[in-house]
Amino acid sequence: MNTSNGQVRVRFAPSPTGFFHIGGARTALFNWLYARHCGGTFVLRIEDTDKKRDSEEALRVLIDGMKWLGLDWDEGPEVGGPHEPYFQSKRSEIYAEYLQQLRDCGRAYDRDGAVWFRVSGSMSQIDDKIRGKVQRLEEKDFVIVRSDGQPVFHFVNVVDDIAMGISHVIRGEDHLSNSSKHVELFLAFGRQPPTFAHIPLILKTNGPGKMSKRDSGALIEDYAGRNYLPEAVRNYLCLLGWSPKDDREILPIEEIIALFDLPGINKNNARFDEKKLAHINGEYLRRMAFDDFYSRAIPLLRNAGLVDDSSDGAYVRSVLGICQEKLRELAELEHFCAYFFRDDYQRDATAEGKIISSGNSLASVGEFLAALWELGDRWDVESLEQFTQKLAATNGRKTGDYIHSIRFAVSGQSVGPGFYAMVAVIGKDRTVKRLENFLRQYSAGNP
RNA sequence: GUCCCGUUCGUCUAGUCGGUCCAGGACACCGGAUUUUCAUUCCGGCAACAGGGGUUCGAAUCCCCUACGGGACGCCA
Repeated sequence: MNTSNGQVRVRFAPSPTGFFHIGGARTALFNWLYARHCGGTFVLRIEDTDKKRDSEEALRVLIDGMKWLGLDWDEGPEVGGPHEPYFQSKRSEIYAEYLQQLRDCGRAYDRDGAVWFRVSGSMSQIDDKIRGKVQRLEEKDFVIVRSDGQPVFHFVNVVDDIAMGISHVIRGEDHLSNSSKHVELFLAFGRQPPTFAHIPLILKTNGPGKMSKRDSGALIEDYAGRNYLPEAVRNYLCLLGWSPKDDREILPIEEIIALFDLPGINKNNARFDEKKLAHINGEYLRRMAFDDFYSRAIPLLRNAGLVDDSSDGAYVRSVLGICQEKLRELAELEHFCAYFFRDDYQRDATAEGKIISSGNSLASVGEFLAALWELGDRWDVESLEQFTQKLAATNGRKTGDYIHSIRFAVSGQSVGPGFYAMVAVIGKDRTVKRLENFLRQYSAGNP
């Protein structure tokens, strides 16, 4: 069934539409994984036969998305290859040649200004690596060249797969019904069809139908824009329709490549779950080496105007050091740590309500502040912890009484990095100033 | 409507030859723990073999039917 030399050659053949859909990305990913697993060749071919909607920018989105996900191609745009060009819009002569072949053997004819393909009338057998044997009868002749001279998808797709020596066609299940057309074409050209593998579709999180570009989370470029980690998105995509068959979910791409195979792919469609993606992103964030986290975080902090060239590098590093383990998305970082860098940070209204209604926040902040002299010059996690526990014991309070009030007084939040680490990093002067501010602002008569 | 594909917790899935599955893991949700909070960490809980017929000593696993879901039926790709 494969090509003569037994080499695995797969392709991703997107149409540049202006966005990189998550379903297409998953198809590209599975092709890439299979090629890498087999030591085969991954071809990127641009199916830009629909002149109305193709453009440079649209191609850019696609290529950037592929690169962002780390899906490198062996042949195609930018890298070239032995079957150039890799744009269907530039392959007209090849299509003309193949069309002539069909005319010569009486399988192509003209009607209404278009060129039609004459079906055989016999049942097509599709031997699918994921679905097994599928039979389908293609009943009606179909157009292969439009009356404006533009060749149609089914035709160019098959011609290019032949011309480029594609051995395995891995694509979405929405193409399964088209496969009978394609098989007819391969046979009409006197070729064995390639091995097919139709992968399940990605459905909307809720409601009927497959993911569409309007659904939240549907576009790869959005994840890049939101600073998701590409490794995390890629890992999640691998899990939609495939699994390593043990209880692992997060695994390095090398391992996925080693384990990936066509028969291991599920048959049924999968619903997209943005929460699980976010969870996996958080896992990746936490497992990252600190230096990697740091270099990803810095541009965001600069953009937000929280740090600049005059910032204290050691301070920035300690802030990021205590924030890394708490984040799910890098996009949260600005809000998560703004109060480390500026004094006019926002106060969370819900947190404020809780603190004020607890009734003891003024007293506990006051006690804390009044006893701080005991610490002397010591301002580290351990000292702060011992100090707070001792203070709680002395005053018959729970340490939580101090922690909640002081966290809010110092950060305006009810959540954040570990409490003692946070206070330690913020520093004594700043902490004292903020606690005094808090007392002034919230003391009786001025709530 | 016709044809094709599918159906395990709310969701993603494990479940190679039918028995060790009164069905395992993860997300989400709920509840605890760390005399220290939280979006981290750790423990625990909830929750599924679509339904009906077969085959078999025995079926989530095989067969049939029904239901439901998805897809394709374009001079879109």
